[in-house]
Amino acid sequence: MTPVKAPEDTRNKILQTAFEEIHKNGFQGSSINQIVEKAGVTKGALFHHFKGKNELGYAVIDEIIYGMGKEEFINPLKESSDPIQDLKQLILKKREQAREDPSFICNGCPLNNLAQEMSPLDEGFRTRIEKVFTAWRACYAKAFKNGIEAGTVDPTVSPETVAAFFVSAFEGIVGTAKSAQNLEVFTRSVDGLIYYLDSLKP
Amino acid sequence: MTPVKAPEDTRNKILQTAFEEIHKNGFQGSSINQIVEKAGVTKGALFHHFKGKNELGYAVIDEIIYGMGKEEFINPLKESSDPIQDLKQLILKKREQAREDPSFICNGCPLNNLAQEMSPLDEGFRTRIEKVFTAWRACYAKAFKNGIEAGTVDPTVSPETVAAFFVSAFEGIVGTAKSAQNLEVFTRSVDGLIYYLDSLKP
DNA sequence: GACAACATACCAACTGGTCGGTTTATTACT
DNA sequence: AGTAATAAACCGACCAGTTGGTATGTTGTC
Repeated sequence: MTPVKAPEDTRNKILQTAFEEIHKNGFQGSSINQIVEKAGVTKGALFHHFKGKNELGYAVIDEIIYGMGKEEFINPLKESSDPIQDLKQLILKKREQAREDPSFICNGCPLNNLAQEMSPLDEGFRTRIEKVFTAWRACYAKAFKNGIEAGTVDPTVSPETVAAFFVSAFEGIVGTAKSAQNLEVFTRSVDGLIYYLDSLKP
Repeated sequence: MTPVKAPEDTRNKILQTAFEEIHKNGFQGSSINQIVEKAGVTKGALFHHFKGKNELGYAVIDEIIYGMGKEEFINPLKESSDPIQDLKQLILKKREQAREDPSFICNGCPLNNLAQEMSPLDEGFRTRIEKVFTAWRACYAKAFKNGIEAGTVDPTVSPETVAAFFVSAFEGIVGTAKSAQNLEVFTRSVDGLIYYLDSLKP
């Protein structure tokens, strides 16, 4: 009983395909023609749902990447009062996922990819991306603050500084896997990150 | 007394302009047409000196970025036996440079930019870039090994792990400045990196 | 029938790259 | 030293293909 015209469905198909293409080739390296072909839709459909290539990119951030980041990296630390333990668990899980399917991580972090490519070139991208990063850091800073109060974190550390450093370092580590196109140095760097987290204990 | 035809000069002008354009717009985002225009040469000259766009990119890595990285990040740590002190000095100097001229750092690390964009797409880029990263990590690992022997570094740390983590974290931090297009979080993250370095003392 | 949801043909602008030709520098020979 | 031959350096028009984007038409749904 699926109707021939399913606008929401078409839109989602375009969005998802655009996300995958952008994750693989970057935004500038992805072409509208290829996206519509892979999505199995026509250019008319795409430009009916999105004003242009930039707007499509914006929608990919707002409607896919934002939720992804929240679900995988922010929510797990929400209301944490032992961020050292919870972050260790999180990144070890990520490393395990990377082992099972290296292809995803070897294309880099979708958010940071776009950040590095587009932030200096387009303000629309920059603000949308920075919104995610800011929420990310704020969540971790809160967790470390809670940790200090709960006695799970060395009280002399600055929650904001640790949060900023952790996010930067984590994105750098993921970038390492992409750069090398294998998990060797990535795995090593994760070890270093865990060592760092442990150094924050009281 | 400058000869009309100065091949070495022309080549360098193209190379330097290509470096700047790539640093600003990425490799795929830079166009041959714009490069020749900005360099004040013709397309014939460019394709006389370089086989194609990729070869030009390779030359930018081999002849500009490689030396840059060596001079600014590898040589200062060569034969260091107190890497904690020397690395702190190095990154504080970099932060000072960034304050004086934010525009350069806000375009990201030229090496890592190319790594993130091109490593998954082209093996020629990947190997050339990875060569620099490998040399970089090896130098720092050696310095930490020396530091352990000299008693300036906690002997329980793994030199290779620390080196890998430091390089990843540093590139992540530089990426933060590019992503945010300002130095606020960058500065914070550098604080975190320094705190981390101090935690490696005996 | 009205309007959203598509489809298709098409466009100017630009992409990396080529090619025939000209200019300059270097070499070889007298 | 003078000059002819050769090679390197450079020029700019041109190419086929692709880019993001549009205009117009058709189809389906309420």
